[in-house]
Amino acid sequence: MGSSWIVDSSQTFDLDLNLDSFRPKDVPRGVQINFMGVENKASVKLDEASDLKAELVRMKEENRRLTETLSAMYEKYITLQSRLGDVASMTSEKDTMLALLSSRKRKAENNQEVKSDVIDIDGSINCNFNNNNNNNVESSSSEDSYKKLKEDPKTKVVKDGYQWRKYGQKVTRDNPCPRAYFRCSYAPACPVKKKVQRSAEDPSVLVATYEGEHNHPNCTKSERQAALSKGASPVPISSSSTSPTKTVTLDLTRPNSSQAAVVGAHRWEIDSPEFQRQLVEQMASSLTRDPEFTSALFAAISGRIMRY
DNA sequence: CGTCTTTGACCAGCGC
DNA sequence: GCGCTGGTCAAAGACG
Repeated sequence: MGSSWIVDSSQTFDLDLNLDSFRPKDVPRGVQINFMGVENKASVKLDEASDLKAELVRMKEENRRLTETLSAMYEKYITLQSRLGDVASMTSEKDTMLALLSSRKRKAENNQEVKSDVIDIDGSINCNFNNNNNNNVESSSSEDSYKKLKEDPKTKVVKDGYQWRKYGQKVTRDNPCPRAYFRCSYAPACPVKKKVQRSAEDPSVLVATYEGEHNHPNCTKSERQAALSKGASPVPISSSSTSPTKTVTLDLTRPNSSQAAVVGAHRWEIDSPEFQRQLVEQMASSLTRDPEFTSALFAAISGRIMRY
C-alpha cells in the first residue's frame, strides 16, 4: 500500500538509465561521430548541437568548481566548530557548576543520556548515536552535550513544509530507536499522520511514513499565524477516502556530510509541487553531470540529425 | 499566556 | 482470558 520514496541526503539521485544502450556499439566514449555526407541543413543543426555540447561541458566544469568550493567551505566550518567546542570545554568550573545547578535542564540532559538519546529529529526522534561519528557525546561532559542541544537544536531537523504536532512516541519491538507520531497541526481535521523512526539496520537512516493526504494547502507557520490573525480559518478542500502511505527514507550520514547538513536545512514538501520540482531538478542535475549521459545525448541528437 | 513537547497511562487488535 | 504490541490520549512541564 502506498509508494516508497528513498531520499538521499546527498541531494543527488543516481539514475541507472543504462545509457550505454543509446550509444552506437562501434563508437567509443569521447569520440565524436563523423558526419560526412550530411546535408547543409543538417550541418547547421550539427553546429547547434556542438554549441550545446560545449555549453554543457562549460556548465559541468562550473558545477564541479562550485562543488569543490562548497566542500572547502564545509571543511573550514567543521574545523571552526571543533575549535569552538574545545573552547567551550575549557570554560571555568564555575560555569560548569552554574550549568549543573540548572536542575530542569539537567533532567532533560539526563534523559538524553540515560536513554542514549542524542540527536533530535523533528524534535522527536531520539536515538542512540554513540557510534563512532559521535564520540564527542561520550567523551565530552554532560554540560557540553547540553550546550550542543541548546545551541543548535534544529541542526538535524528535517522539515517537509508542513506543520506537525507530536502526539506520541513509542519504542517498538523490532527497533531500539523510538518511533515518533505526528499529526498535521495546520488543520485539526487534517487526517494526515506521520511516523518517524530511525532504521533498525542503519541508525543513520531516518524513515518517515506518511499516512493520508492533506486536505488543506501547504502553509508555513508564519503564513498560518498570519492567516489566523486575519481571522481566517483553515478550510478543508477535500477529503479522500483513500489513505495512501508514503515512506520517506533519509540517510543522514552519507560520507559527504556537508551535503547532509544542507539537507538538514532543506525543506521538503513531499506532496507539494516544490518537492516534485526539486526531484526534477535533482534528476536533471544528476543527468547533466553524467558524462555518459551527455555523450549518449549527443549521440542521440546526432542520430536524429542524420535521419533528417 | 498560548503553543508545543514529553511521557506515562490507556486502549484496541492480535496471537496463543 | 491473558499477554504483547502498536497507536493514542492527556496531564504536566518547557518555552518564547
